[in-house]
Amino acid sequence: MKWTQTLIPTLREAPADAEIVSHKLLLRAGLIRKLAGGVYTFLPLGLRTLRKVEQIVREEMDRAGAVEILMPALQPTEIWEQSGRAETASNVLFKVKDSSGRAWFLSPTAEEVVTTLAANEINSYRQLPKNFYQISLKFRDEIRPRFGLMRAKEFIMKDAYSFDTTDEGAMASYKKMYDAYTRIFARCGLKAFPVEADTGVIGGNYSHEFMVPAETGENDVAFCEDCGYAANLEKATSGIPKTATREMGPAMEKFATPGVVTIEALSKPPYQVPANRQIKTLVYVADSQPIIILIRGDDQLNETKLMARTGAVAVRPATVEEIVALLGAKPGSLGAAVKVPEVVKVFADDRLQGANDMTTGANEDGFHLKNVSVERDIKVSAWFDLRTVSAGEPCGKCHKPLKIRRAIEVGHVFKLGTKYSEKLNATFLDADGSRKPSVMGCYGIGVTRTLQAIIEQSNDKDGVIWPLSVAPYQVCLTPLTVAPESPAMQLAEKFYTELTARGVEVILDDRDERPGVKFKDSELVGFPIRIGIGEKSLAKGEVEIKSRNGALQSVKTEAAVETVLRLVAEGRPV
RNA sequence: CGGAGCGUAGCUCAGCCCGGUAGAGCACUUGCUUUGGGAGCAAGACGUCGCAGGUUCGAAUCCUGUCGCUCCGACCA
Repeated sequence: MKWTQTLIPTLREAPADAEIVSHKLLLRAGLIRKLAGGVYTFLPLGLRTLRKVEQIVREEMDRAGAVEILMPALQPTEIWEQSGRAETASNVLFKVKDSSGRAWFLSPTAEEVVTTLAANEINSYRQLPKNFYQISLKFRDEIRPRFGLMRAKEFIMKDAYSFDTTDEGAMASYKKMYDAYTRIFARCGLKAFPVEADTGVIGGNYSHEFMVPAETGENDVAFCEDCGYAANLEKATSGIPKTATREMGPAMEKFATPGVVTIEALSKPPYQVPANRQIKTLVYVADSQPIIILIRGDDQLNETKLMARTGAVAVRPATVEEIVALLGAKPGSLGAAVKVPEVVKVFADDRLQGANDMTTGANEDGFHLKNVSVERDIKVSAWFDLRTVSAGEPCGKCHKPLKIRRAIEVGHVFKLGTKYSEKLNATFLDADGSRKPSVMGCYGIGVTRTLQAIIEQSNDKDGVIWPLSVAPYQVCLTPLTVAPESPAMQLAEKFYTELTARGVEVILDDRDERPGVKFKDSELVGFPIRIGIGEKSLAKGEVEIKSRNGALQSVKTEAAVETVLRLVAEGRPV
């Protein structure tokens, strides 16, 4: 490809609406352009890298035994009603109507469609296991698209769905995908690692996310460098000890705390109740039902855990009005020891199990209770792990301190079980003649997000540093004069022909620009290998070979093609 | 949906407070010079100042509304 033939609109300055480095570079390197918020056009170079990532995904999925299909982006709403997700996933569904008024959803994922397919086409255990995947445009009505391709209204996703006869089979399918993901991200030159994850609205009971460490990520991951434990903070647990049991008084005691409405205020004089001897009482509304949550004063509630443990589809903090109506006091004086309506469930964090000599609100503005024993004085409906892990807490497995860092989620594997196959009748006849629902798994990779994560992880002050495997072109030929009869251009043409014939992807910068401009652009775009051909080195019978992330070397012109071939074959230029 | 900010040339931004002929740098076109790391000089082209109302003799500037964009939060398969 010749530079002047394609379109590579590089920008010296980043557009003002780009915030993070990968988003700026996507725009500056001329890979994408924004049409609207969260909606982008892929320009020639951006599309080439996208196709390369897709191809790596495709090869590894095929290798893992999955088969490619293509499902519609337009999905009838009925199957979503049937699975129950029309309601639970409502806030992210793109809803459209055709001219006759019929409602459709634009596909954000395809569990319903693929399960319907399986229901119709798979009847026997002899047809299983199967794993169907597709690489396609997905739509999500993001309330706040941001960071370019990271969180967009439409994006390319690879989604795969496995169907097995047994739980063991489903685990094996899961493991195959897990291993395939590890290979895919490695081949993309990405340092991605798996972490235990919450399953969210998609359901299921076992899940890992593949994370790329990055300060600009939208997830927090807790991990232990010693034993390798790693989990999304939404899911992470630690080995932090429960609250110590102490000597205490025989009964609860009410005391006045005028104006004290925070844990911190109660921990100061004259009260001096340490946060870890206080019970934090929160009122939430879970699927329209008010619930009370108890966690220790120095802990933070994890709403994802709350949803997972209670099975609620939507939870939100109750309003002050709702709280006063329920408990008769405002936030700051709440507790679960007295005046709690019978019907209201009280969920307590495990860390409070056995806790006594605690202080909590009296459900009366300006009063607290002390000498509270959770066991003796509070009617707890259920105990759950509800707290958010903090950095430095002991690892639950090996007791070394946990660390927390930000990361970008690029892939997610779920073991679904029979949730969808039961609702959408994807059953098969087993060897013993009984009819059973398929045991499913689903596996996603955000392809466009992965592309941006590669840039986020691999760049410097000059621009993108593409791994060879996903670079839009492997080699950039840079003749410093471009007149057709000039020796530099003639040699460039010769290299172009030879390298292309040997299967190397080459772009020839035939622009009549000053050398500085061409060097800067090739570094901004991030081609792994550049061959500089100018009068000075030609006079010595040499050309310059520069790898994007390494040193410049002068080589004899005769040796140039072989040198480049060797660099490409090594996969990672010097 | 709450909070904050921004919409002026292809890009980055000034001008707005204090109303009076719409600007700079980069990019683009032409010419000359230059030619191994984002060149110099000269000439040129490019704007319904997001949109709609209002106030005013006069609005990029003041007022109201509206749309879009960005950030924080909520949300996130």
